[in-house]
Amino acid sequence: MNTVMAIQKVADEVVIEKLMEIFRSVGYDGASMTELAAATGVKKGSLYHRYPGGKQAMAYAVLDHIADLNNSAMIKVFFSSEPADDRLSMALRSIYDFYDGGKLACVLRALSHGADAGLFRNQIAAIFQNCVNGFMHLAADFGHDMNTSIRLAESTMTRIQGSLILAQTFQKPDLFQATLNEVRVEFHKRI
Amino acid sequence: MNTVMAIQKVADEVVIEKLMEIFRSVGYDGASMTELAAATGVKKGSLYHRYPGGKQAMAYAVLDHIADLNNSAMIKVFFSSEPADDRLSMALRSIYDFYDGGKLACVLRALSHGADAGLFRNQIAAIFQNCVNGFMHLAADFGHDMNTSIRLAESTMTRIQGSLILAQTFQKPDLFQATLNEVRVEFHKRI
DNA sequence: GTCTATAGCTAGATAGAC
DNA sequence: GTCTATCTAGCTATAGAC
Repeated sequence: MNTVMAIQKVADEVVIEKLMEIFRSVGYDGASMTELAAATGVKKGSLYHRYPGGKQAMAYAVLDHIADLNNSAMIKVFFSSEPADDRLSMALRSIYDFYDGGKLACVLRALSHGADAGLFRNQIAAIFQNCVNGFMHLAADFGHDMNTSIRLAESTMTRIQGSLILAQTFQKPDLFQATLNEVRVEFHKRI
Repeated sequence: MNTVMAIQKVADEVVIEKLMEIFRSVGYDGASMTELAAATGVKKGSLYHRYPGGKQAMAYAVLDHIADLNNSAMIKVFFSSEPADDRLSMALRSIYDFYDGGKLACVLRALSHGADAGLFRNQIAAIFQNCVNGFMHLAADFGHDMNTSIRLAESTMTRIQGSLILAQTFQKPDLFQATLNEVRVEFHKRI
């Protein structure tokens, strides 16, 4: 081909990150194409070229991106040969960082409300499930029995999500950090 | 006065309940005036007569309504002379009912996202704080020391909110019920 | 692949008759 | 206090030049 394509000015990954940022802070319905275009630095028309499915496709892409990030993190928790305690620390650390210490809302939660929320539920559930599975295996590595591991994993996800809500409504990120510490303690409790 | 006012066709309380229902299921930005009018059975023009402040005013009214409900429930937890254990059961029971056993999302959470979310944060925080205070006093009545009571109260709210999220994304209301049970156990743990 | 311009529609909100 | 009719602004999405 000797056709010269116009250069992509903003990398796909950068666009995704910006889209995620907006969806996270104002939700799906709250995010307008105008705002998304402004935030990404990509004009509306170009955004539609990248995501022919429009806003929905952008949300899907963001969720795919998060699923990838999540998988990478979870693979470390699963298959690393490091001690279970170190892997727990890594997992909690990456969660801590992902939410900027409790200052950021959860994109998954932001996308789980709204008129078209049903469209994203399966993707969101899959990511949550992936996390639950990771924590479950980790709990087993800590020596907990299966039922305890399941309950502990679900409880961990429950507390993370819940504490993010409280941390943001009270504007006290500490509540998030405190919850992560409590989770840590729970894992170490003897059976 | 001999002026005859036109009759109010739908009671204010009924309207509030319907508004709450819509905000809860689709969020603030996701709720259109057309939808709100249809759900309440009150035409747009009439809705604006009742709430001159428009959609924002409706959200405020819903939050005020919830604050009232919450206060009534909390007063029972505070000032009733019944045993602490019975009051805990009452509190958990009313929470269970309010969320229809985990099948309903939390309106407060639904209103805490979106472009104008900041407008509602103080009202939402006040309601959450009211709950935390109630559970804190209750924990004290259970014999827990102050620090434990605070942590337990915050942890309770954290778990309730978090488990609602998981219950809805996984469409497993049981997770909510299970969490309420766990909370109950925590309160009974000896110091 | 970039962009501008605009179509087509629905949003929230208002005016005014009854 | 009810309603219908309507306004304007903003929305998502598209068309087509470069």
